[in-house]
Amino acid sequence: MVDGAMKGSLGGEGLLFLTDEQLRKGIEAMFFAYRGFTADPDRILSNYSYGRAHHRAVHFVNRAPGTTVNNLLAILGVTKQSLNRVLRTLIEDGLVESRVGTQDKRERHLFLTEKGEALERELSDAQRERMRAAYRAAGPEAVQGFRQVLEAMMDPELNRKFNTLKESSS
Amino acid sequence: MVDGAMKGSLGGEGLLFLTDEQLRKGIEAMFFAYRGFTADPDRILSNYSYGRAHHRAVHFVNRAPGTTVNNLLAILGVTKQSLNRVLRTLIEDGLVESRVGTQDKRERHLFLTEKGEALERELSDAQRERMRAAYRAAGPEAVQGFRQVLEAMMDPELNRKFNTLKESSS
DNA sequence: TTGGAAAGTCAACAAGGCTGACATAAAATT
DNA sequence: AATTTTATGTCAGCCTTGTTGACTTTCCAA
Repeated sequence: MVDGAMKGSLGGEGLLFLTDEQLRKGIEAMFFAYRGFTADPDRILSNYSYGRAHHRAVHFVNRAPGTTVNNLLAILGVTKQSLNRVLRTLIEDGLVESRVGTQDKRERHLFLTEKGEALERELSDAQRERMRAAYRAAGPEAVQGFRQVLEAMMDPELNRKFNTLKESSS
Repeated sequence: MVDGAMKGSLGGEGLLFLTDEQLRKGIEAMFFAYRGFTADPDRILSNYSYGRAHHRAVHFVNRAPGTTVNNLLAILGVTKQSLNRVLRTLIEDGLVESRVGTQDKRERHLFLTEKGEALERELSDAQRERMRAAYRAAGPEAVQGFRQVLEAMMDPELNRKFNTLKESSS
């Protein structure tokens, strides 16, 4: 490969020419950045002997209060057995409340208790602060590009769920 | 917070003003995108009954051929027991070769065999394709911003290791 | 009223993290 | 030369978080 000089230019058809080297850097940046992204929450969670799975559950329950278990399963992309284990400990510990549905009594609607909200706040404060710092360091134009690439990288199906969530909570 | 209209503008001191809502979207985009990012390799790996841990090892051995176990440990951020388990299977299966160091005979230098390179290619082809598609969808300016935010999001220590790696392989 | 969806539970298992303890060889230091 | 430190590997055991499969209970809807 003798294309070291090509630095992501626009081709005739509007196609991006990217070297394998540039793509590899993007891939590694994603790997390392994800570690940074989860580092603060992981540290906090270990104080409560919870893990990332608890964080995710707490995050999305806070995000969409009253959501059903099935909704949560679809968003998190795990089995109900896996989610149930996490959800059970959160309910036992009084962070999440599970209310039987009024219209459909088979459904359980999930809510954070005050204690749950407190943990959610602690976690999201840390994570937002990290994100804010990264945004600040990279500048406003970079933020746009960051979001655009991430959204293009999602599975189409996930992107759909993501957008549904965006709408339903606005 | 009543700042729904503020869409990431530049303040007086060159500070970015970002709403919690905007930051939350970035956080969720990161979560969903990472799933997309690992989806293709995960699928491929399951055909060989390997996991992400094997992928990471193969990636960085390919990236820096002849690297030592200790180097790899520092980059991957896991315990030697954890890495060793993965490395042992890769060596047994003939994907990785471990050579005793010439200068320091305590060290083991790691290389991919042809078989190892074949798997690495299969994995990185898929991942590069996904990355390329995301870049293409987002456009050339977005690519810059994407990388800038990711690099700012890494732990400083990880960033250092990342850059060291960048230099040593160029 | 009966089929099927939603939810939960139990059991068993695997990957991939972790800690702690210990062994060996070789380099570095005293 | 003796001692300590470093690099690596290995055994044992534990935890979290994912998986599959089987089964039950509840209850909506055709």
